[in-house]
Amino acid sequence: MNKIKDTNSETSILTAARRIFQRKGMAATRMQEIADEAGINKAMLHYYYRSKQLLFEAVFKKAFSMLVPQLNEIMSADISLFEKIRNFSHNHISFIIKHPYLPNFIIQELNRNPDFVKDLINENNFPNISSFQKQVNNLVSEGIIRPIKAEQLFMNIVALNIFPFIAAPLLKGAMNIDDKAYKKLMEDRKTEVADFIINAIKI
Amino acid sequence: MNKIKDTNSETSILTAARRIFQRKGMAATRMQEIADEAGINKAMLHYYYRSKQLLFEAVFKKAFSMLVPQLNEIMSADISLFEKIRNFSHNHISFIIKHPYLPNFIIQELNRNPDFVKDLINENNFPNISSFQKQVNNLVSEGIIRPIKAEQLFMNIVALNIFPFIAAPLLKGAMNIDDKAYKKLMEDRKTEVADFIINAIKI
DNA sequence: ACATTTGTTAACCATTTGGTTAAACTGTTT
DNA sequence: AAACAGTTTAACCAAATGGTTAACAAATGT
Repeated sequence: MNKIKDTNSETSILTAARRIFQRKGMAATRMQEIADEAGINKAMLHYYYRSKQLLFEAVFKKAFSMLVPQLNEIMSADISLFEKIRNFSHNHISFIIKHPYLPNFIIQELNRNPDFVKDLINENNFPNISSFQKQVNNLVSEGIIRPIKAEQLFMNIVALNIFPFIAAPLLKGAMNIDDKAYKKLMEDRKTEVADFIINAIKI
Repeated sequence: MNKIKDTNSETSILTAARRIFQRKGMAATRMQEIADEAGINKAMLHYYYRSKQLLFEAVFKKAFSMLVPQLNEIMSADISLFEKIRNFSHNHISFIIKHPYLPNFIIQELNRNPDFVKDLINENNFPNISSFQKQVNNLVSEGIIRPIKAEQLFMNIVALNIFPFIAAPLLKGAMNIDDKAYKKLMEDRKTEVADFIINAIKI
């Protein structure tokens, strides 16, 4: 069978499911729509994934594991705080530009079902900010950056990077700009956000 | 009838619908559940609001008109930029603490149906940042704040204020803290956020 | 009092939807 | 070529769901 099955059903289902789930959310997604998107019979979805819930979880966990470890990696890296902030902003925004539905999808479904977080903490590599925390506390006590709680700084970094993608429709409306101009703003943010944060904490 | 009908069906439906819609979103909400929450017969929902879609729109527009004009008022006020930032952060966070489901609800449904924005722009008082824009540009050219595009600053202000509420489950998990500690963090943000922003732009 | 409008309910309906079944097809093994 | 296991499909099913109907109750006007 060497090559013939380049696109097997199982993965094409997962791809189709990802697209629909991420655009519409769990509740608004129809199994038939996923089947159509994958170009196969609806029964196949159940053959491979048993139920809508399990298919959804497969999609969600994959999405989660794409987004979060990145965050972890940079936050725990052995580099200066300012470098971390620059790296993270640049990498993360670049990544999300390629996967614009991801953050909203994750946040949305986590809000809908907060208990999901517990499962993810147990089995998956969940973000861990302890190394980041130490670093911030040290810099504060050394007087290199302004006094700030690591938690607040962490939230600020994540908020500034992710929120403009989640709230895109609202922000586009409020600023009265089109998609192209908005994309340009996002490009600029790859460096703007880091500058903003560093200015805010640098003494 | 003077007082007897203190809680009439029409408004109790709207209240119940708001609670369920905001928690679960349009697609996951069942009309029966709204009826149960309101303590009345399901047919009444249709008697007063014709369809699920129209009931949803009634709820959505009311929610939107609670959140956005506030933003407008402060952004267009005749006060200094730093005051605006302090006022906005304080008022907005206080408000959202009382209505934690609101921002997520609005952003979610706007993502699901971006065309909705056009309707809102036409009929409702949509945020308008032109006054804010002028103010920022003046302060930049006068050398009082660092060079920054008004759009970027606007996004940053909104992001820092709103995001921690939208992403609460994720952030709680990442920082490994409970509800009480999280609430404390949010309280602190009423002033922290403004300080952070002002430090970032002050020369 | 009586008619009329407004509000409310239980029962019902058509459609949608997640899920199942049984048969057919495909490739592999013997 | 027959047996076999894995894959795919069309047809089907029961439950859920948004919405309707027709009868009934409560106000309201005359």
